[in-house]
Amino acid sequence: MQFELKHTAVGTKARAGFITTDHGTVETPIFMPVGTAGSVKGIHKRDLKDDIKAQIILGNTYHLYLRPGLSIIEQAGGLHKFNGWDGPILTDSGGYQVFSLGDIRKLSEEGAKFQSHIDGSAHLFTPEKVMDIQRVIGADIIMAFDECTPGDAEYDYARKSMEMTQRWLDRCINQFEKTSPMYGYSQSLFPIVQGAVYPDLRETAARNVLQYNSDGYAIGGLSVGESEKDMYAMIEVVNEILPEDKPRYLMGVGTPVNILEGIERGIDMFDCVMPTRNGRNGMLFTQKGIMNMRNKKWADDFSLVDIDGTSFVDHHYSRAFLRHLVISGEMLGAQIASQHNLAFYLWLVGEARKQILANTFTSWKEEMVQQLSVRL
RNA sequence: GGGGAGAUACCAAAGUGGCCAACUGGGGCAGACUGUAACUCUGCUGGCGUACGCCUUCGUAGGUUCGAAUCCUGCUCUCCCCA
Repeated sequence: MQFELKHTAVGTKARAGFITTDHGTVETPIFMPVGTAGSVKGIHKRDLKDDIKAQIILGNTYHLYLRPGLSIIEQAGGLHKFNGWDGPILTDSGGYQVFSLGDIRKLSEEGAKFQSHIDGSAHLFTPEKVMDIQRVIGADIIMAFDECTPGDAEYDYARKSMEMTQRWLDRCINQFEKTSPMYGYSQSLFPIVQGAVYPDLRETAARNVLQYNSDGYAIGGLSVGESEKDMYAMIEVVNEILPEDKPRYLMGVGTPVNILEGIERGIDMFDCVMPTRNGRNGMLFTQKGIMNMRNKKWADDFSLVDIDGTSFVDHHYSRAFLRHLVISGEMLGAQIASQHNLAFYLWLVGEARKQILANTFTSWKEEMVQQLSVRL
C-alpha cells in the first residue's frame, strides 16, 4: 500500500491524497462504508460502486470469524472473492467489540475472551490470532488488535488500557511479520492510537506507534462517549505527532460535521455505521440538514427525496413515499435511506477534497457545518 | 320466532365496588443511534397546566352506595346457536 500526499490546503491541516492498494486507488479524504458481516447492509455492490461511489469498504474480523467462519472465507479465496467487492477492503480487528460487547467478554493480558453474540460459545482473541484471522479474510488494510477504551475512562484505567494496547500492538506486528498474505496481493497493518481523553496518554501512544514505520496509522477510542470538544482536541494532539506522509484513519467517526472537523485537523480516512444504521432507522443526512423521515411533516411532501443529492434514489422517489416505506417497515425504505446517506457521505468527502485542492476548504467547511446539523 | 353472549380510550383487549384516567399489544406522535449483539431502543399517547393538581370519560337513561367501568332496572345496538 502506498500513500501519496497530493496537497495540503493553504493555512490548514486538511489534506488530499491517494492511497494505492493492490485492489485500486482511493482518493482521500475518504469515507469508508461499513460492511460488518461482509455486506454494506441493504446495498448492492453495483450501487456501492456506481451510485454511491464508494472506493473502499470495511469488514469486521469478529463477525466474519464467527460467521461464515474462516474455512468458508478461505475456500472462497478471501473476502473480495466471497462478497464480490473487488475494490480495497479494510477489516477492523474486533477491538471495537472489546468495547461494545463489554458484558460478554473478559479482558486479560493474553487477549479478549468473547462469548459469541450468536450462540454464546466462547472464543479467545489474542493479537496473534487476530492477525492470523485477518490474513485469512485478506483485506488490503488490516487493523491492530486493541482495547477501545471507553470515553469516560478514568486516567489510571485509560493509561493501563493504552499500555496494554501498545503491548498488543507489538505482538500484532511480530505476528504480521511472521506471516504472509494468502491470496497474492499485499496487506498493510495499521496501529491504533488509544489514550482516551488524556493528552499526555495520546501523545505517548502516538509516539509509540511511530517506531513501526507502518503504512498508515489510526486513531481509536474516540466517539465512544467523550465530548466532541475532547474528541477534536485528541485528534489535534495525535496528528501533531503522526507523520505527514502516511494516511491517518479516525476510527468510527462520525456525523457529517465530525468528518469535516476531522478533515480540517488532518484526518484522511473515516468510517461509521451512522449513514446506514441511522438510515435504517429513518434518518437522512443532507446538505441542508437532517431529516427524520418518520416525522409527520413529510407525509404529504411529494417533492424529491433530496434535490441536491447525487444518488439515483434522491431523484426517483418522493419524500412522502419514502416516509410511507419507513413508517410501514418496508425493506425498501431502509435501502433508499441507506443508499442516500452513503451517497451523501461520499459526496461530502469528495467535495471536501475538491475544496482542499482549490485552497477553499476552510470557508466552505464553515458554511457546511452551519447547515449540516439543522433539523429539517 | 327461541336461546345465549357482549357493548371499555384511534383499533384490539384486560379490568367485575375504592389501589382506575383505566393493564397489555397494535397504531399514532416525538427522541436516540458514531471502528454494527441494532430494519433497534426510549418516551408520550382523554382535556387543561411546567408541576402538586383540576375537569370530563368505560353503549344510553335512571337507580343503589360514603364511593360505580364494576351492582340493579329500562332502552339502543352487535355477535353466536337453534328454527
